[in-house]
Amino acid sequence: MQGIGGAIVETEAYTRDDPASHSFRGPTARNAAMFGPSGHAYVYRSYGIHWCFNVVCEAGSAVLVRAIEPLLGIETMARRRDGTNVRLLCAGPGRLCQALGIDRDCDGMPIDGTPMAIAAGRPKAPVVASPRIGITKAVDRKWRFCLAGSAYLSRPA
DNA sequence: GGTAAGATTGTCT
DNA sequence: GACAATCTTACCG
Repeated sequence: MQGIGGAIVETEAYTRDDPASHSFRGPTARNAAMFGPSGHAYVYRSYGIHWCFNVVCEAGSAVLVRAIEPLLGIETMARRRDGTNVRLLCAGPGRLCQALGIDRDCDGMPIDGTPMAIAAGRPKAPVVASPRIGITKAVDRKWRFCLAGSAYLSRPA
C-alpha cells in the first residue's frame, strides 16, 4: 500500500468534563464531530492558521494526535512542508496535519478504513504522562502521553 | 453585530 | 526568549 503515515509518539486526552476541551460546553457546530461516532476524526482550526487532528473515543471525548514518527511517504511530507528536517515533519499538531494533508474535509471522517486508518500496536518504549501543552485550563491534569526518548516529539517529555 | 480567545508555529532579536 | 500571523467560534450587548 502506498501512502503516508507513521507511528504515533505523542497524544493528549480531552473529555467532556474537561474545562480545556472543546466539548466542555456541549455540542456546537465546530465540535459536532466530537460528539459523533467513535473512531471518527475531529479536525479543527487552531489560531486561524493550523489544523489539529483528533480521534473521537466516545461522545464528547477525543484524543489529540500531537506527533508521529514519519515512516511512510516521507518524501511527500517533506515536499508539503518544503524540505524541513524529517524530525520536525510531524512534531506538533499543526505540522502533522500539514504533512499528512489533513484539513477540514477530514472532519468527521471515519478512520477505520480508506483513506485513513489507525492500527493498534505495542509501544517500543515506555509511555510517560505529563501536563498538556498550549492550554490555559486544567493545566495540572497530566493527560499528555508521549513515547519516552522519541526524537519526534513536539517537546521533550 | 461586535469583540475576545484559542489544543500553534515560524521568524526575529 | 518573545512576538506576530490569521480565522473561526463563542459569548455578550
